[in-house]
Amino acid sequence: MTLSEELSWRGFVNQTTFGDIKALDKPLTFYWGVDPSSDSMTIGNLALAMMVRHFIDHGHKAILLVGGATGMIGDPDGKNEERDLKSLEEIQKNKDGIAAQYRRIFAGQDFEIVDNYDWFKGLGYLDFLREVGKHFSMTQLLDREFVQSRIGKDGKGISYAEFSYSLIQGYDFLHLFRKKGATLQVAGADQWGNSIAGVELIRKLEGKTAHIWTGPLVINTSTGMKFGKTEGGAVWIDPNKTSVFDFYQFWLNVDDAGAPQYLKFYTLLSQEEIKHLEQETKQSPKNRAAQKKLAYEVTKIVHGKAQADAAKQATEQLNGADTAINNDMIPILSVGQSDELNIIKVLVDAKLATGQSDAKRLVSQGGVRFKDLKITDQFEPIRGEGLLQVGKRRFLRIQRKSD
RNA sequence: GCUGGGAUAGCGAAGUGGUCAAACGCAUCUGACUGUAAAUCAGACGGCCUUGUGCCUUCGGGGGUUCGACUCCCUCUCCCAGCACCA
Repeated sequence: MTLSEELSWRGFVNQTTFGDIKALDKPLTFYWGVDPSSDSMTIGNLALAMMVRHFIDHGHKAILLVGGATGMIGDPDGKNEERDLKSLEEIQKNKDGIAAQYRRIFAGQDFEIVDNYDWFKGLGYLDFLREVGKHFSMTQLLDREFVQSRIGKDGKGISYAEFSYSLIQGYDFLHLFRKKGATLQVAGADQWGNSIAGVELIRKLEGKTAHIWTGPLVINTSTGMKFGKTEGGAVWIDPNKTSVFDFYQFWLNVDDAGAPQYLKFYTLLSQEEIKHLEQETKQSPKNRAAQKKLAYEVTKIVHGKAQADAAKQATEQLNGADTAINNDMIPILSVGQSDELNIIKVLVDAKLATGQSDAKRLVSQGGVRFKDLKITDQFEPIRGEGLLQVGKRRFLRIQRKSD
């Protein structure tokens, strides 16, 4: 199957400068970047990463960019107000985090990591204005949709720095075109405007045609909202921000309607396999075949097979009312043999509640269970060991030390 | 720089001297129903405890008036609009 066919059936086609997407079927050099606004990608970035994987698998040369320079400014697109600048230390930490995740997700594949700070740090302001700024029309820059929404009566304002963001990104493309022969930028749907700036620069300065390929914004099909938001905020790739178990659970809980599409985006399963899972889910939805496969596959890609197996096992054991979980997917609280525990304190310490008020609220609303028994009295001490459950899917194992 | 408008909980948005921890909507959490789904319904949603017509901290920052301020006055910061400046 060619790349254009692969991207088509998986639904990765959004907007592109290619007249005919078959142009993708002969290998070229492309780049994709993640903004270091955090030290981890979210599953929003992951969808694009999976798209990039298909490019690499079909023989395209990948340049993966960490936006050290762009991160210093902050992408204003899609934001409704000016953002605080990040410290250099924070950007460095974020860059390191993103680069590490590139290496993990694309392990075994051929790619090169670059940082746009490397070519911006030596570039003077005047040089930049002369070489890049001169080629941008103020009218066009002002006409951009997000600029219009930020200025004017109901806008929250925009600084010159953020306003200029797309010039920086545009220059990235020019630079990578010149130095690395990149003729294609792959990006998320929201990056079209920023990306096109690069295409124009290349046309004006080099007289060459470069291209853009944007992937779709993944939405939750049942709510129409951006996909990947959950109780704790975003779903992160970093297991310290979203535990492997929570990550697995997130996928396990996606809605039926969206599951087939998520399989196409987030796994490397074949068209036949996905079609089969879709059928199975339609026939007996309660088996959640698509969700189970999805959860396992995505967890495997992001966290490795061992972790995926462990998350799957823990989930099965929980479901079978077997509290003797024998892996470390569920956090453990180890206490003395005869300690009497205060449930409120346990919930707060284990971060299962945001504070004491929240913990008490959970108990009074019947959201806390110990060994399958609802805890109704916040003062009742906890004795013995077993599984503590908060809400539907948050758990803590309480164990006694044998002293 | 001048004139006018604005800043309220995660977001949006009421409130214009006391009944305000602050309406309402969204988001979120819990429960019920289910299939660990969706939809629906119910409750919660600043913090703390001795759970009470309880205490503490909040309505951009600081100060003041008042028995009492989210509400009035002064001042600072930031945003928006128009004007001026750049021309």
